[in-house]
Parts: sequence; C-alpha cells; structure tokens
Amino acid sequence: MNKLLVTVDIVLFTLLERRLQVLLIKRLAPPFVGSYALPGGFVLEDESLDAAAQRELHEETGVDASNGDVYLEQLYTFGEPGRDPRGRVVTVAYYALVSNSQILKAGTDASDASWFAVDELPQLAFDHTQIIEYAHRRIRNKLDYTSVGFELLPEKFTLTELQVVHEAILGEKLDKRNFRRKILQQGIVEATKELQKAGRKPAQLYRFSS
Amino acid sequence: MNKLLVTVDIVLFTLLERRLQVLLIKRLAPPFVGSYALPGGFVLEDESLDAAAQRELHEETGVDASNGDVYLEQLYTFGEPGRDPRGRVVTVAYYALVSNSQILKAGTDASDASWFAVDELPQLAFDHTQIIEYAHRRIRNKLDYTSVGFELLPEKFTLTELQVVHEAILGEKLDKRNFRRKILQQGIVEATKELQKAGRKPAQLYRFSS
DNA sequence: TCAAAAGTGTTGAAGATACACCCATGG
DNA sequence: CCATGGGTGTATCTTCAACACTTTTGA
Repeated sequence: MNKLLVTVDIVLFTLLERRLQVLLIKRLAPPFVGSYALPGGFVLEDESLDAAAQRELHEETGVDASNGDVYLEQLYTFGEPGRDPRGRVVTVAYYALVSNSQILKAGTDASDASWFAVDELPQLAFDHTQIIEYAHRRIRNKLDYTSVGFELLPEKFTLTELQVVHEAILGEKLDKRNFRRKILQQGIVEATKELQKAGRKPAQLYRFSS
Repeated sequence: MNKLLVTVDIVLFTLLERRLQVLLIKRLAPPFVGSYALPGGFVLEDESLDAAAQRELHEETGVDASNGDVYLEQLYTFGEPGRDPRGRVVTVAYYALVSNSQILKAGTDASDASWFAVDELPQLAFDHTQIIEYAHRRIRNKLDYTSVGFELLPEKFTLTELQVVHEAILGEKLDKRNFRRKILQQGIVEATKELQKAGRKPAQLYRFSS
C-alpha cells in the first residue's frame, strides 16, 4: 500500500529539415540543471494517464492534443529505482507526432524548448536518452503495418513529402516509384483537387483517407 | 508531487488441452469478493517494476521467473481514475508465458488459482477483461515477427506441438506443410538427437536455437 | 487391421525489389 | 537554359497459399 510518484513524459516528434526531430526542454531546476529533458510532469489525483500526457504536452510545448489532430500514444513505463535522484519516480512515457504546421500554431512561448534531430541528441537528464530510443524504435516498427506517417504531415501533402517522412523515420532512402505504387495501392490516400504550387513543378496534393 | 498507488498485474498464459489459458485468482477480500482477478499487487518502494512483477508472480502462482525460463514482458499501463473503487490505482500490466511443465513444478499451493481458456473467461474484477484482451492481442501480433511460441513449450518439443501453440494463439488452423517449412527455413529451431516415443509414431524433437 | 499423428513437394498468385528517363516550372 | 523536383512501367525474384498422400506405431 505504498504510494509512489508517478509522472508522464512525452517524446514529441516532428519533421524539420527532412529529419525526424524531438522537442527537448532545458532544465532550470535541479537535478540536472542545464541539461535537456523530455517535457513531462506529475500525474494528478483525478486525471487519466492520457489526460495527464495531453495536459503536460500543452503546458510545456503549447501543442494542443485535445482535438484529434495530434497522435498521442502510450509507449512504456519506466520504473527503475534510482532513475531519478530525488527518489522513487515511476514514469509513464508517451510519444506524440505533430506536423510542422501545428508547431507553428503552438508558438514558441515555451521558451526553453528546442528541437533536436533524433540522431544528434545532446546529453539528456535521467534515462531520457533511452526513452527516446525506445520511441524511435516504436514508430519505425509501426511504419511497417500502419500509417503513422501522416501524423507528421499537414492535412494535405504531396507523395514526395510523405516519402520524406518515411525516409526520415526509417533512416534510409526509398525508391520513388516503388514507394508511390505501394502507398497508392494501399488506398490510404486520396487525391485532392489541388496542386501544390510552391515548388518547381506543381505537385498533386493528397489527403489521408480513413 | 502527488503520490499514487502503483500495482503490477500479470497475465500468465499457458497451453492446456490445446488451448491458450490464463491463470486467475478468486478474490477473498473486497472489492469484487468472489470474482476472479489477475494475480498482482503493490510495487514496493525500492524494487523495479520488472522485479515487482516477478515477485508477485512467484508469491501468487508459485511460478519462478528469476531464472531465465519464464518469458515476462511489460504490456501497458492502465490508470483511469475510477478503475479501482478503493481509490486511484495505476497498474502496470505484464504478461508471462510458461510451459505446462513449469506449472507442474510450481505446484498448486496457490489454492484459489485456476486456469481459464482465453475465449471463455468468467466475469472479472476491475478492468481485467480488457487487460487480458490487450495481452492476447499482443502475443498474436508478436507471433508474426518473433518466436514467442517457444515460451509456452518445454525445452524439447515436436513441430506439431509448436504448431498447436501457434494455432491456439492465433485461433485458427494452420497448414502443416506450410508451417513446417516456414519454421525450418527461419532456422530458429534445431533438431535434437531424440525422438518423442509417446505418441503413435515417433516424432523428431527440436529445441529452440538462439 | 485400424486409428492417429508424422512426414513430405509442387504450383500459382501476390508482393517486393531493382532500375532510368522525360516533363514542367522558376530563377 | 539549367537546376530542381514531379511523374511514370517493366522484368525479376521472393514469399505466401492452396492442396493429398504415404508411413509408423500402439491398441
């Protein structure tokens, strides 16, 4: 009948500069002052774990997961004694996927937050390096049998943008023709009537079809 | 800085009568007196979550997971407020796979424990039905890309026994020739020099090769 | 001699991989 | 006019699915 401290930490991914990146927050209080750490915090008495994750995500990063357009999923629970020098803390880790456009909406008021490429992380507080690796592994596997890729893109996107997402997550180049064939014959995207006019040559915009 | 009750619950699977079965314990104390529930209990101040799961498994079922021959893996953490009428309880669920022979070794001193086929569960306490479904789904998926099946068998086994394990987990019949070819060309089993003499026709015994 | 489980190959379909060129646009 | 990214098809290989009969043994 032993009560323990329970926190949620969130590995927030996005795609920036064609690379998979994670949001980290510089710690202002001990322990690990000055190190970067995952956004997160304590679970309140009367909120679910998912709700706590949503709340912390919003408080610390400005990203709003309460409407359906942020993918948020429980990852794993870390509870080694000694993983937090302040005492026994059990952390339920989550990961979240947001598009570039949602980040901009969220604004940068969480001032000590910055993005880091997953393969170039700084030294992190606690066991957060391990948690991020675990999350990265999870989405890599998930890409094989689901359509998580869309969660990192805005509502409308080109197939090349989707391919870049897959390449960033998998860490390898994909063949353009094979990729397009696979996505199209899976029937999980549908063409919109719009073209992206930004680039050199206008590209067909697609949207995710449930 | 809110402390919460943290428990571990274990979904212990085995294969009995060619069916996937789960160990349940009849509750003697409120709430849910007389209902069946998963074995589990509170996490102590200075033990890891894995250690707590191992300890509870041993205390409540007699199964010893401290040597390597029980497969024990964290499943998911359930923390809805209201899932336990006594108050806020966060449960880190685990699942474990044991062979028939390990059960017999463990003995039946945990007197109010009984096995139930996963597809014929009684009414359960708390949200334990949901936890078992989650665990069942996990091992079904895992069967596609790993070799969890072995964990439900003794060290030496025939290919037909392995096939029965797969069929019990997947809930469908498999083609014998296709199954054997797949397993053999994966190279994850090796033939021993022994034959099983029990049945009608002697069968080659295999063992798992790491 | 019968019942029960062991063991064994082939074919066709579907899915995955490798691979190269032309086109439209903006600078 | 050139650099950039958009867009397209085919041949091959690998993988998966369907399918039936013979053998050994104990009762």
